[in-house]
Amino acid sequence: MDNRAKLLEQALYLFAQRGYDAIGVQEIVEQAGVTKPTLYHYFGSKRGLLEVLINERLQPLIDRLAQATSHANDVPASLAAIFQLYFDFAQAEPLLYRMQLAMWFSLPNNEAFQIVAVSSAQQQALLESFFVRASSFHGNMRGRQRVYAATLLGTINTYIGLCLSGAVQASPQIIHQAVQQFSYGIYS
Amino acid sequence: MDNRAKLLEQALYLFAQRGYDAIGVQEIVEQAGVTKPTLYHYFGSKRGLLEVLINERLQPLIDRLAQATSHANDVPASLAAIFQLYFDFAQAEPLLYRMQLAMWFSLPNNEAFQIVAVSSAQQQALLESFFVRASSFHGNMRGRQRVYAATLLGTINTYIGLCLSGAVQASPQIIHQAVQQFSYGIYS
DNA sequence: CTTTCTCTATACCGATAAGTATAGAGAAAG
DNA sequence: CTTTCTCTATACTTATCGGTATAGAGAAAG
Repeated sequence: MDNRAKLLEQALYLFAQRGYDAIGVQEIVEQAGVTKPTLYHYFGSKRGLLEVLINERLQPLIDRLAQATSHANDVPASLAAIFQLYFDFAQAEPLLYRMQLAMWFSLPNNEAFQIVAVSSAQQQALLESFFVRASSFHGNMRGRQRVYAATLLGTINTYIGLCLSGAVQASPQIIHQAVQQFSYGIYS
Repeated sequence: MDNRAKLLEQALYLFAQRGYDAIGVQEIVEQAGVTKPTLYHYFGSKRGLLEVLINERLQPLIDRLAQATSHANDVPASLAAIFQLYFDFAQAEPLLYRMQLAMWFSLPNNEAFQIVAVSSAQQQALLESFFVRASSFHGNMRGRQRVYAATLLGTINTYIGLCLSGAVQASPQIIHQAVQQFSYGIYS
């Protein structure tokens, strides 16, 4: 593994454990076994390091979400696919998902928030466009895309948080329950 | 307003805006128009300041929650009361609620997390005891207190986040929808 | 008038923050 | 053999971090 990859790996581990603000550049390079100029050579700044981390590693989630939200002829099936996709990703990349979640809940004037806000906005936009499409099949959904997208992500994150904390095991039953719980707020 | 109150007010504003780690003691005392020894006289440390902020201002929420969860003969009514209580509190103290929420989603090794974890654990415990009581009326709930408490808080925070961001107005309809959505996952 | 106690300011502490100037090592290209 | 380019280390910068030693101001108590 080259130094660039080592830096990304250690940064993710440390950010996910103690938070972006609480981690110094010095600590990252020490854990990675390199020195500061190496980090600044590859990433330019601490912020640049986080940007690369987010953009590179979160891209697969965005891509799969774009695919799952591209059609809305069968809304329940698409919803199930979306939940499944998030669960899979969170299980494959627990550190990344925890970190991104923590940053998303940090405050708007926080540097880390602004960086994850980009990819969060992409997810939000994809979900909203899905609900816009869905409303051509379910007229009563019209105009509620934003609220639906937000509560969908909220429900997903509630259940993923439950799984990441070990309170429950991710299982088809849990995913089904999450889908059902979200759906209840929709078809009404 | 005395210096102690000024410090608490400014600390809350700054913490809620940019996060605990990102705010230095210097900035707090400057905004409050005092100097560092004053802060250290009243609170002993930056951590102590946050502890007072959390313990003093979040106590009303805990108290009302303790009352609302004390009996479970009418589960739907209690749930509605709990949602209402959280919405009221978040509307009365939006900065405090945002800050506490951000800290709760920060990571376990973070100092701010450890401080809010105390009151979060109290809320969790009260909700769990409520569901234990409720399971004497609804047998199929037995053993699921932890998951119920977590998803209840998750649902509440999803909707409160929606209101705090201005995406929707807090209204009896929204609260009713939140209660219904959560309830769906329960009586099954 | 003196003592005592609470509160606050000036000026400082060592540690660490992010970031950089300079130089050298090593491989690739001519 | 020399030049060039990529990468990395030593050593440094300035600014800020949380926290404090000391002293003084002002009110209360005797």
